[in-house]
Amino acid sequence: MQERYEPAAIEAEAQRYWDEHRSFEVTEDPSREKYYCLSMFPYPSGRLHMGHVRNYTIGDVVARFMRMQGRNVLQPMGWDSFGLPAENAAMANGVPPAKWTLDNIATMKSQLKALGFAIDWSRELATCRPEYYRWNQWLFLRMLEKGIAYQKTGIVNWDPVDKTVLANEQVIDGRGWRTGALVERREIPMYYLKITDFAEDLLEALAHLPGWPERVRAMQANWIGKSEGVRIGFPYEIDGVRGVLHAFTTRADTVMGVTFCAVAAEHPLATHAAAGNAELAAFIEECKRGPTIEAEIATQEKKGMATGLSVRHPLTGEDVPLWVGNYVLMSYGEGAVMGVPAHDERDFEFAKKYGLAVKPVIDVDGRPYSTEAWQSWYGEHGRCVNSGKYDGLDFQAAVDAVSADLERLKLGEKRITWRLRDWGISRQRYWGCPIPIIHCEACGAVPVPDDQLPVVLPENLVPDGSGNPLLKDAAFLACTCPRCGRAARRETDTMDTFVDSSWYFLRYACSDNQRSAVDERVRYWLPVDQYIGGIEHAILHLLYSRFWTRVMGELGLIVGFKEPFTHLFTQGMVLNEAFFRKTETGRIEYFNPADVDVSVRDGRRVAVLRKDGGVVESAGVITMSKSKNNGVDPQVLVDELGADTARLFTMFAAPPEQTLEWSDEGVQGAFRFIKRLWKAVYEHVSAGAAAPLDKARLSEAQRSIRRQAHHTLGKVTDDIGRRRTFNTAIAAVMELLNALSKFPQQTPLDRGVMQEALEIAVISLSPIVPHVTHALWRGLGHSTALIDEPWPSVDAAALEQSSVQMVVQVNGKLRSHITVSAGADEEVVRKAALADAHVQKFIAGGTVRKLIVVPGKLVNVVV
RNA sequence: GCGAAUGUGGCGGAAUUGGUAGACGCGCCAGGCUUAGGACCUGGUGGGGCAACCCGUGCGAGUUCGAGUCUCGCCGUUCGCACCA
Repeated sequence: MQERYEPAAIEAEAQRYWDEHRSFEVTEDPSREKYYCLSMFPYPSGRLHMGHVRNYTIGDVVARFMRMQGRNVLQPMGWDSFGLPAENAAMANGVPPAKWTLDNIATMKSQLKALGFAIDWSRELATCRPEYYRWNQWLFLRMLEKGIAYQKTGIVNWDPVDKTVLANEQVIDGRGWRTGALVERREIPMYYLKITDFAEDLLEALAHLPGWPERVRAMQANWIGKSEGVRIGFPYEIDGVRGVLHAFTTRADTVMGVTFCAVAAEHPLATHAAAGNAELAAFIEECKRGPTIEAEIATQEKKGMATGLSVRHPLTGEDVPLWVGNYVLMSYGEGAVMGVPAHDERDFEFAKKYGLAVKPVIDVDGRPYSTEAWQSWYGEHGRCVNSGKYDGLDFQAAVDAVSADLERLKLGEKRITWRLRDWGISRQRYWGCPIPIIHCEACGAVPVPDDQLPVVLPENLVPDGSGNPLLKDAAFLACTCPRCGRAARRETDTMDTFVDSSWYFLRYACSDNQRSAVDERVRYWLPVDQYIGGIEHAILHLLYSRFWTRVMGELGLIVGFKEPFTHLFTQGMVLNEAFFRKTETGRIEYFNPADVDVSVRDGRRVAVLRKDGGVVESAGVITMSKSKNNGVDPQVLVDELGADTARLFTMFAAPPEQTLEWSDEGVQGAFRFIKRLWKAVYEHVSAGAAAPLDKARLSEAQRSIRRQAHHTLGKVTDDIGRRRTFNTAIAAVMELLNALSKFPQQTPLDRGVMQEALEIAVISLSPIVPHVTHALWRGLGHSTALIDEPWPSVDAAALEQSSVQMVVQVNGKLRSHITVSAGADEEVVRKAALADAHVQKFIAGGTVRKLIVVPGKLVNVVV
């Protein structure tokens, strides 16, 4: 074993060993228990970023740990390689998205390999390859047959200058990002998937996912948004036409407090009213130019306009004025709300602004209601007042009575409404999976027959920002109708990239199968035992994957499971300080932290750009991103200090589900620790082979070290295996190493204890820093490869202690410590505590009223 | 706006089931060593106080023998909001 720790050589050697022995290629083996450990596949954006390093290191630690626990571990990797950034890069560089994407994959794959992840590369897939996306198309056609996929119109952001559909992120302050033109809402035909048919099951099953974080389950439940309420009909007669305006409410008990109704700008009644009302038509146009993003709709100023029409209250028969409101969503409920200003904060605000009546009809514990200003309790449940026959009823009784009356009048009924909407998958983009449809003038939209799949996306086009380039590709467009054989036009919309990522985890089980989407190997590997990815995917990707898995079950393609991911781990974001300067034009320019020196002058932190010596301002510690130029290139770190240091720091600096702050000093600390471990092993083995450990002859000091070593092993096993708190596992090994550095090496028995303790330290850290531990294991005299070693078990005998220290409190405050024998009964502990001189001092002058003993831990004397 | 998290020394964080607040690391201070290294080693380091002790986990209340942990109210930060992935 050499004296110096040289990460480059050590890591190359370990990786060569794993490659030569194909250590991580796995096959189905029914005699062994499988473990499918999956990290969310990356979008090939160019180079790896720290978020990837963190994500894949977490997965790798779990995979290696489970492998040492004896499981048949599958850890695959692939590329989520369709999407908008490739089109943007194509426009910027004049390179086709395909070339840009494949180049990025090559770069990032070599970076992943340099980090030493235990990946089975033989199963690699990329969603932009026809071998993958042909099965998207095939599955889409099956859903079309089943009625799960269907066509209807949907609203998109339309840039009138570029004549193109924009993604939400391409709309900045209501304008197109390239043209600056005011974006319009436009309704176009699209394909949807009926995820709402699965809403009940998707919601109910959340209760049976104990391996998922509570917060993700809560977010999904709220997203699905089941509300039980009443659909209320407000009859009207407008221009001689009779009809009923339906509004959904969860507060039917407040129906007697209705003072207006409001509909969305797209509602048919709004359109009708606008026909003879130019001012209203202009307002509706304004609403339609407004934001499409729910967060912006909810935060914008609430605006409305009276239609001049009114509807009739179903129970009182009174006229209720009808308004158009910019806060009413067409996509939720009926696109209309009944306005009860007295008991709904948004309605209150709206009524105050437009001088509508506020009519309190709920009494909450007799508290006085004032229409002056909104109080948070106005929205609480209570008893009906000022409500005629419903007076005195509580919430549930009132809802029951109102809905029964409405039902009798055929003007309403109890109803369940979901917030979840069907999933629109059509995208007017080039770089995605073509939707396999052919448009025939005679036959309409005709599915592409299975034997014509895949519909291959041409890979040589370069988008220019104005519309989908497929629309100009004659070779792609031209086709014949499968039904009538006449010339027809190919669909140019592609699929949402969330389709690609909704089932890739199934495909890893059989990515080499060119004849079917999935096969029997899925039964062995699925469901995924541990899924790891960013918290930002908590809702959409994870919900779509749960939906897709159910659909594939209904199609009879997979059996035995409905939930794709048994355990879910959501890792936090990686943050770093960002530095900027305002240019003379007021533009903000960001500088990479690697080019900035921070020092302390006169007690104040000063950041200076190295290039020009000028001061830059700090924007604080924020998420690493391209736009803030505060990313750290993992490759630089790997080249300078090695993959193990990169892995150790990202696992040590924060608990994995929380945000991680980058720190160059912290990285040095991680590197220093690996060097200390190396040195400890080097010094130990330099003195020759250690004698076998004779456990019967250990001194108290030796027993104590051995106890700590086994205690550490137990803690690491629990921290990695159950708690997934890798930071505390590492801290425990650091403590062990600190103790070992103070442990004298005088007798052969000392060296035996040391050998065992160092082996525990090396094995414990091996899932986290696999390269250096691979070398150290050899250094400690083993001819085996550490990756093939079983995870050791704790020697219970080593943990035994003859006496324990207990804390003594007086009135809850720490006053003293006592040492008692390990199994001492309560009476002995009481006496020892009361006899303690320090305790005596604090109980003098009072009487002991109570004495609480927590065995093995603490005594509290209450005076 | 709605939903979900989160808040502890100079900094990242620990305290797993209501039981010693600050493990471990960074930084800083003091000393040592020197083959001057990306050094390394030893000791110290929440605040106040000479001390005995006192104070201390975003703010304000509460439950309890005992609260960083539980309950209620407020404030700040972060993530998501359906076409970024």
